[in-house]
Amino acid sequence: MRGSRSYDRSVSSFHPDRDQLLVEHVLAALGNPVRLSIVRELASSPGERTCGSLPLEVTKATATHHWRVLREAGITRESRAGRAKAVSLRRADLDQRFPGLLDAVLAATPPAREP
Amino acid sequence: MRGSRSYDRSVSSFHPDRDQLLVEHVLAALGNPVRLSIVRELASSPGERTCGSLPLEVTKATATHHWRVLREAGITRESRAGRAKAVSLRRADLDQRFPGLLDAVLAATPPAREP
DNA sequence: ACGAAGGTATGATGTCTCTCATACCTTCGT
DNA sequence: ACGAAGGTATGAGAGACATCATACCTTCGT
Repeated sequence: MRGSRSYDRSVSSFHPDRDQLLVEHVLAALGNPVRLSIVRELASSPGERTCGSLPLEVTKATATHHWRVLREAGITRESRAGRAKAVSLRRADLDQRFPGLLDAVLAATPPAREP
Repeated sequence: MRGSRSYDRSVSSFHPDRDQLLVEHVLAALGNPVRLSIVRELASSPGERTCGSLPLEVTKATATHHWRVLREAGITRESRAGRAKAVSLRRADLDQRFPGLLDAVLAATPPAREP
């Protein structure tokens, strides 16, 4: 009857295993301003976020592309929540696999303005 | 006579100031296997290295391209040493600007092989 | 002054990335 | 069953990137 499992009916989208993450892929995925801003946003509030709640300056289709890159690099996890998609940072996996990396990236400040 | 200054006659190649480094550029530059291997190699031995002493599986022209990307992202510093080029990691600059980032990247291990 | 060593510049080529518009699919509410 | 909301798929275009071959430039040694 299809109401027995109310949630997360396996989106059939690929998520790499924690132990298979490649630092090159993670770095390349983070090395893009749009994706970095998504990651910062996810990090700023705990738990899941629906994709629609993330401020984005690109179209829906482009956003889908960036979410995919983050997911396939192992940086985010996606699941379905009703008709929305929920995204969350794979913080524990990243911290275990690449200790300090995410924290260092999140701590990075913009360049100093010269007076 | 041209022998008065024996060294480093300013290669006229651009090096960004420490305070102007952008984490996006650094991450993107590190997010490439060839460049990451260069950085690992530089980190493994202190001080400068001549470019020729770095093991590379690409042609000279391609190597020049990668050195440039690393330099322009602020990851390496280049100077001339005779007819060779010396490259070094800007470790102090990176550590000050993005504390922990380089260490985390260098500490990253390859993915586990599943048995 | 010559030649070799070590890099750089240029241009070509193929691939990947980012972006969008459009059309579609799913799920929820009614 | 319908329509709206929220994403995805596909295809196209512009630009960036990685790679190479070739030709060139500098510096050192002789």
